[in-house]
Amino acid sequence: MKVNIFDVAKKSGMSIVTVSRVLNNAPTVREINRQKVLDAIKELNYSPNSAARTLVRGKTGIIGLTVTALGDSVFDCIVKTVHDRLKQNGYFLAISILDESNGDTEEASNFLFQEDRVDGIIVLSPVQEDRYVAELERKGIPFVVVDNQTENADFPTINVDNYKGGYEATNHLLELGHTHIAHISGQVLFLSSRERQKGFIDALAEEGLTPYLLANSRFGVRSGFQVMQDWIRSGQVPTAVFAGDDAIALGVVQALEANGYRVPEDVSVIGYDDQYISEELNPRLTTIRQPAVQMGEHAVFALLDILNHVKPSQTNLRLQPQLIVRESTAVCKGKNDRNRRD
Amino acid sequence: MKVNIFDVAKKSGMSIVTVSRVLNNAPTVREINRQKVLDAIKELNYSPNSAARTLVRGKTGIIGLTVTALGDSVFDCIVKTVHDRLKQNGYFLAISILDESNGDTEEASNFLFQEDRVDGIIVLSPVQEDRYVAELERKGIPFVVVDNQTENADFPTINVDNYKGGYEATNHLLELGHTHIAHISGQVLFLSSRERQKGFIDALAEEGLTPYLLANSRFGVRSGFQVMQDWIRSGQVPTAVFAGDDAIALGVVQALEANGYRVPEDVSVIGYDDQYISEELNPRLTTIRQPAVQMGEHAVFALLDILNHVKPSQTNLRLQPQLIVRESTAVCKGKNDRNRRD
DNA sequence: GTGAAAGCGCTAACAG
DNA sequence: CTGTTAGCGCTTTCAC
Repeated sequence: MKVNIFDVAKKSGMSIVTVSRVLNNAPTVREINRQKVLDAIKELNYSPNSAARTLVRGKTGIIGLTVTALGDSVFDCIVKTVHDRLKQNGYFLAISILDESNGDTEEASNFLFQEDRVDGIIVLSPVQEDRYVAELERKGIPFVVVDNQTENADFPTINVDNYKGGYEATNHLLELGHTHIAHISGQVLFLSSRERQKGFIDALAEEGLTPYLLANSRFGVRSGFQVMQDWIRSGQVPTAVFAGDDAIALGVVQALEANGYRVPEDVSVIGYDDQYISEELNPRLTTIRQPAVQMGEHAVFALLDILNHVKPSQTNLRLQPQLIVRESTAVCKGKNDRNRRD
Repeated sequence: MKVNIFDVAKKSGMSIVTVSRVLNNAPTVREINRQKVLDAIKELNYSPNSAARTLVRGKTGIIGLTVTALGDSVFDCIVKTVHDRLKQNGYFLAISILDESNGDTEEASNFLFQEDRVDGIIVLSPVQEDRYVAELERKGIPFVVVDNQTENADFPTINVDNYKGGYEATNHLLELGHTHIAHISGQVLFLSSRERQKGFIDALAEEGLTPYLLANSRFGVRSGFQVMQDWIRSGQVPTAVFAGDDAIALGVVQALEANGYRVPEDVSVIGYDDQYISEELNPRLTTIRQPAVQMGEHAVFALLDILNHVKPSQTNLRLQPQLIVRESTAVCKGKNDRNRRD
């Protein structure tokens, strides 16, 4: 691609300024000349150099989105939403993987951070949040963090009320008459895990109950399986389990079934996230759905607002999760004497 | 970020040229001066403007990767591999979602395509392949297509031998003594679906068998469930099923179990792709694994070779899939009389 | 070793 | 309506 605006100007007989005007849809170009330019552009197969444009305009038209994990339904949906909304607003989306591994080296390996390649960045659920926020602030790059780890963050964030999610999940179980309710949390390193757990405990407390069992584990099918397996072996089987995410829930279901328990007849299980697969599982998983579309939309709007200076660059949004009742939870039939460990 | 190379020059007492040299690690800078510049850079919190660099250097240092679907283990792994390999070679990765929806409008909405924002592009499993290839070629952007749809493509491609995969899957079933083998394919629109099916039929033919049942369906749990359900209702139950992908396989397993059949005791099921979840399912799914890491690596190497002109820009690589035997397939116990439909 | 000068391709004033 | 004149911030000859 060596053909530049000058070539087009020559070919069309116009000046480069006129070509530039046509390129930018300026209304002040005579239709005949406009056509001449357009023809030349097509003939020459010309397309403007974006680096030059960016340089002179001072903005890239690109919004960056950093991601840590792929293959997750929630993130997946957020990414797609962000992509669409950005497009509607004339921005392009560049996704980049945040490499959490090289915590030692101080230079962020991410190209979005490294230079001024974007007009703004949406940081999706980073683990080393502080580090990125600090870097972004130092470089003066406008950003929004989605699913952040810091309570009372002093930078713009979009979050889900995980406390509420944990509370609602537990409440659902409570309403079904369960009293022997266990919880398996994801890594407590994550604020979201701690909040869900807190919601769980508080919901129980409001009914004068305490957790039947409580395990601080990690996200994943294996973890759920392992914990449930251990509980069963130790003779402690709750009538209901609130799993920190759908993967844990799946593991719990499998451990239960492997030991002759039926879900939800014998034990109810509720997950968290509403992954695609959760609806396809057998039994279809009751779960707490994250408002992924909303998260994506608000992230985009918040960032664009910052870029356009229409709002204070300090928004901390907290969205509400939603209980999705499917087949893995049912009315409690078993031991209903409160908190007795039998 | 208004501080530029000029500010650094002034602050450090050097010329902008020297600053530039330091920036580019030129060896011809006196150590003392180098330090002065470095200090000024740090104090001013300066970082070079990438647009300006790109403009003058004629290259961006960015490789684009277009993706159509997220949330797929195979793609996920490819993306991660590409990211890492690129990084090792001094390139940054920008991922972008290919919007297949706007087939009517002729302008590709993808920012990677639209302007010269990347040095090269890796196109991952596009549906409207021809369209993108044409555009890329017209714009003169170096590219590689991974998992392409065209047979005998005249552009660089990295593929998996889907015929072989279908053949191996079927062969595995054959070796277990199955003769009543069914296949549920994904959309025949995809070359991969057709090739897997062809491998299936040929493997059968070599044993003098024909498909017990054959359904051209679509990828997804529901499809698999539906097809299997229909077969069961019509009284035609194969002893083994080769599913077009793991999702279909999961649906098949569910339909089977819902109707009192056990997997693999009564019916063997083999999937395709080896999604993360497949290993966590119950029964753990026997499947054909795509060599995702290899695909990613070869894609990067092929593209870098093109960029460095070390190889002809025409490579059509065909990688081999791998049979992963787990729990969902077993020796055939049932009807072993060849092809009799009972 | 270092700096002055000349662009990279484009857009934004300003004239005409 | 159109063209001339300046840069945007950086790298790259080419002198010194």
